[in-house]
Amino acid sequence: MAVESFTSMTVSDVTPRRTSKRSHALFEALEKEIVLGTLAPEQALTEMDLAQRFGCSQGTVREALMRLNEEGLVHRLPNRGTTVAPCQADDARALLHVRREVECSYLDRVVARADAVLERDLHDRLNAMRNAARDGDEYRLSVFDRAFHRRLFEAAELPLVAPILSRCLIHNHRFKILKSQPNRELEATAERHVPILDALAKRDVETLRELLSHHIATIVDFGPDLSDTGESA
Amino acid sequence: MAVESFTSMTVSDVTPRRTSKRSHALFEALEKEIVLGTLAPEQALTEMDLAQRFGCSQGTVREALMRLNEEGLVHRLPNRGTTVAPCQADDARALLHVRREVECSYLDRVVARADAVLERDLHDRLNAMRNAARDGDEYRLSVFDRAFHRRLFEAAELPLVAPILSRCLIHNHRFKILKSQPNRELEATAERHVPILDALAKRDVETLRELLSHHIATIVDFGPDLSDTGESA
DNA sequence: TGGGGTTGCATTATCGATATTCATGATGTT
DNA sequence: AACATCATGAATATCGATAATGCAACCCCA
Repeated sequence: MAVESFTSMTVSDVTPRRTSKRSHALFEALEKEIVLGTLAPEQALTEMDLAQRFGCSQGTVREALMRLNEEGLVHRLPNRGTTVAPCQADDARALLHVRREVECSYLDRVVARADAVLERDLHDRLNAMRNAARDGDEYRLSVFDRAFHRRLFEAAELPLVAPILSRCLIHNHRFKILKSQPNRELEATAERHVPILDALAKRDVETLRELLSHHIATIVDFGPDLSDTGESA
Repeated sequence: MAVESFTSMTVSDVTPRRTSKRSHALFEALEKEIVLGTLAPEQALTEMDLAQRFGCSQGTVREALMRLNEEGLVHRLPNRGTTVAPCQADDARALLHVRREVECSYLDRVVARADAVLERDLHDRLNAMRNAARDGDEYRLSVFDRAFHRRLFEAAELPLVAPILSRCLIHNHRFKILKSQPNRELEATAERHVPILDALAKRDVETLRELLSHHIATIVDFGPDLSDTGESA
């Protein structure tokens, strides 16, 4: 997905397909439906229904559901079925707080390890965001937005922390899409990443930290503010 | 597992068995071997080998491996096998930092929702820790230690954040057990939780926060200190 | 000798069928 | 009427076999 990714980068290119195509496709489809609210919070899902709907076997559905469970998008109870996860403001605010802590605390490591490959990958994702914005596809924009931030943090080389960031990202976006008005400023959302890339190019840790912290704090409007740690919802 | 749990609480009682017995037993067995280092970091695991070793089918092994992957204890590559996760000091330090942030930031919520059931559950876990300590079983002690902290955070009612804490806890303990000398002060480790229970009984948020922060900061000795956010390893 | 296609092997991914589990509601007892 | 017990049905959990995948060694030919 290297050189030509400017025009051809797809969602599947950027969501690592840990498992082969069928269950992975299902995973992506369900992830999208949950984030967009097509599948409402608390809705019950049964493996057999999904198997019929997607034309695959129950075990394949199970694998997709287990990966959604891993991301916290569904909740599985033994022998009792799977339900779409709730989407509470308290949780979303706390996850945003964790996200800011994680993304901003290790930028010295990121900058120390930054190279041309990282910058190229981030540019690719930025362009993918621009394309999605041009097409008016808010969901696809969010996919590449997450990919951008994941790729940036990847440079910190903290593989055991990265999945925590992934979790925060997906739930941030889910909350934003589910609870806000449709975003009418998609292009602006994409361009918001440009200063981050600039600061990275200059290897300026402090500016990068400030930009990212602000970037994250202004993603969702929770009404009051999010400098406190949880209450007041 | 209520009243009589003082004497009879088992590991399975406290690790929620999301899936029925077989894959869950496998999950617990492998988790133990990885945390104890019986299965060394980077070691390759194949589904068929494990299936033979545990006398179950490949699909059952797969489910256990997916849950271990969820915890970050193994790394799965499509069609290429599963390896035991590495155990780097940088990661461990970062996870400890996240853990402190998560556990200490929402204690107002915990205290606001604390009740007799919570206190009883925590006492049960403390006693289970004492029993494990008396038996000289460091691993079992760590299992109930994690259960204690998970149960405490559960009271904050942030279900989407709780899995992040779980992840931090397991890796904290893995690093501690894998990289330190065997703990010769098991009883003391269990008793370290008593002041936390006391502060909770008094509904004293501030003391609780200080105790927990110190408790967490002194779990593992990283040599330098951990008030910084990542570098200097 | 060295490059490029091909085959073989180890492993995971998927399937279809069967076993197990758990909540629920019916049934009978006091 | 309250309660325990037992059938029932819907769902997941497990199994054994087969398909698909990807790597590496091999072979063939210039």
